[in-house]
Amino acid sequence: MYPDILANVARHITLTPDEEAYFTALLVPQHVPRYGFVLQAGQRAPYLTFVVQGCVRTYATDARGKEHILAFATEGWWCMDSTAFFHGTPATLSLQALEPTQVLHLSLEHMEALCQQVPKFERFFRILSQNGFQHLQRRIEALLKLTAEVRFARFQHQHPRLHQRVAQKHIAAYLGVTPEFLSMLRKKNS
Amino acid sequence: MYPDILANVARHITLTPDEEAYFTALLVPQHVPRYGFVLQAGQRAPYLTFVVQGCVRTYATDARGKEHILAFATEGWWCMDSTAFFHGTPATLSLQALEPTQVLHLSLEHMEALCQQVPKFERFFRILSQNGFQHLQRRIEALLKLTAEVRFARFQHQHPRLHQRVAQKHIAAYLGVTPEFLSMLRKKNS
DNA sequence: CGTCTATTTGAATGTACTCAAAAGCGGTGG
DNA sequence: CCACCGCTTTTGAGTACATTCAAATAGACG
Repeated sequence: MYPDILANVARHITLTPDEEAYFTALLVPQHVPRYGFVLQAGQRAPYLTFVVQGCVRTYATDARGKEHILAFATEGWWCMDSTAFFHGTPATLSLQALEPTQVLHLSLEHMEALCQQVPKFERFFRILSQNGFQHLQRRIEALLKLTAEVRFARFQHQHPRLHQRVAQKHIAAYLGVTPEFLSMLRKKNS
Repeated sequence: MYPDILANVARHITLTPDEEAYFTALLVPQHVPRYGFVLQAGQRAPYLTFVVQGCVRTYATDARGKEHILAFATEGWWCMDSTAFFHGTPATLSLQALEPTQVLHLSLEHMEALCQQVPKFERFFRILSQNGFQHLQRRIEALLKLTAEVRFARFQHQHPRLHQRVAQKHIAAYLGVTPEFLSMLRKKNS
């Protein structure tokens, strides 16, 4: 559990054993059963969450009750409702496990303490945020300029494993189309 | 020019006069005429750009030549093609001035040197990235779950001034609809 | 094996788009 | 300062893509 997150941190900064111990002591482990919630819209839970094992979807629910997936997070990825995290406001996004999932939570308070105590973490979270920013910028680019058909082809290509793990309706909700329409696209391109 | 960017930095970290001097010495000022380019798709130009005065649109062009705007940046905002910036690859996005615009560029090299020399900047860029991440996450949420009509209403509400400054067709390209359709929405809600 | 949910299929509908043309507006030069 | 030119916005008709709704089929899990 901790080795995974330490390896993730070690990709960008090098910690001493003491710093590693301090860091891991701040983390709150949680096991979430399949279809259980890491966070529900409306809750106030300022956590940044690391996925050790399993898969989490981050989604928004519209006025008519339809769900729209912003991102999937599998092993080694971080997820959050960033507005809820940084401002402590009630979440507008929900985070749900799609498989039995093991996560580690870091609260905003602990994150700030960590950056104070071990300034190297400023760098780590800077890089983490930058990568996240880049990821989201490309996602918006794709949503605006590509057709559903091309977005689906790319998704299959870029996340071949994920495609096996999550239901079609969730992929549709990620691509921004109805499950019926995705089904039709699949039929057409086969 | 420099006071603006220093004020922006001062929102999150406090610099000594020496540090301020070191920082501003790394910046490359550029004046861009109306409809001139800060960056064109295909170019390699790893700059993070601060808008001192004016307005910049960040957009992608699709296979059929249609332009889709990811973001507007006015006074006090930063903009970039994050993938081009962090990896030094050719840009897939273009940044164009919509008014006579004054910008300050910071190269990736200089940004890294800055973080080495003045570690406080790790913190600054962490917060900058976090805010950017949050901004994009909410934008994706809106694109996926709101109708064009609601997105337009929100845009007017959240950016009342921008609405005066940029052409309707650019707002349409930001909302993800055609100018004709936006025109129809405006007529309907008046 | 049975139940419950996900996926596929099809028909009817509607939203947003394309294309074309008119009207409006702003910037520029005479 | 006014008139013209070009670009933007509006308007309308026809169209296409994606949706909704309903039902059948397939698949997963207990």
